[in-house]
Amino acid sequence: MAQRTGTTGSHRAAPEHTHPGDVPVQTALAALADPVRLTLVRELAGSAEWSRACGSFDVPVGKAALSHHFAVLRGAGIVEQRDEGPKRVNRLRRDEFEARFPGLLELVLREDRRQDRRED
Amino acid sequence: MAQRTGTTGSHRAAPEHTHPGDVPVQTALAALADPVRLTLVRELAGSAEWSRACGSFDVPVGKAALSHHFAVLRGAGIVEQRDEGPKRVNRLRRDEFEARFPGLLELVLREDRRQDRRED
DNA sequence: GCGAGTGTATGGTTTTCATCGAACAGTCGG
DNA sequence: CCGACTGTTCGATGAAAACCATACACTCGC
Repeated sequence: MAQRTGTTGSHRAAPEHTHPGDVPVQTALAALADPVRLTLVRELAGSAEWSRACGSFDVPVGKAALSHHFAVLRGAGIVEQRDEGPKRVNRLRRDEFEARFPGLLELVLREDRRQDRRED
Repeated sequence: MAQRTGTTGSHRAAPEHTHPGDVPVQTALAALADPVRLTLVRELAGSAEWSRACGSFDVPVGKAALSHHFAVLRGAGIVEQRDEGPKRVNRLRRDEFEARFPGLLELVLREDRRQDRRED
């Protein structure tokens, strides 16, 4: 056996993924209806695939909570994770998620630019 | 003063509405990420405008909770309400909401037909 | 193999939210 | 004006979810 899963040989359990096609709308909406996860998704969208490790995001929570949030995003079919050495790198499942929930991802991302204007 | 607000003269405080344009994505997503509210929206989508009073929906909750759910939907700019005699009738803000969150409403409604197949 | 770096799992606290029951406010028909 | 009907408000309860601190598991460079 030369290599198993990851880029380098990893003896760690690969993270369980849920395909977007198996995700109920409600789960997807709930996953995105959280400020921390929304930030993760947006930052992730602005980075190259597999370029961001879990700990590299700027969110105001401890690593335990952070790990939990990534588990939720994984369970909602929004992100894919892969072990790369000691770190776990991420990727937005843009196309697959888009196929399942057309426009949804684009919607929360567009909101990023729009931000919180609206002073009226 | 001849008449004030409603169809018939109503001396009741008109419900406070939030325009979809003033709604953060997060609020919209959270509002739709609930089974009861999702049912309300879907049933509402299948009915003529202003044809459904709050109490006419088939959801397994008491009227206190139901009233709360409608308040949430109102606050998310998803429904509009108007007093008509003793009852409060509803309307989906299809176009306005669509303008603010393109595709979102259609997404949760399409899911209605799709339902829970996916046995595979 | 040690130790630093990274992420997960566990246990317990706090917050948030859906829900109910009961009391209240309006509307309408007698 | 009374009583049926409809919906809101209030206070309390229970469940779910976010969070932290700690302890653990794995990778890698030395």
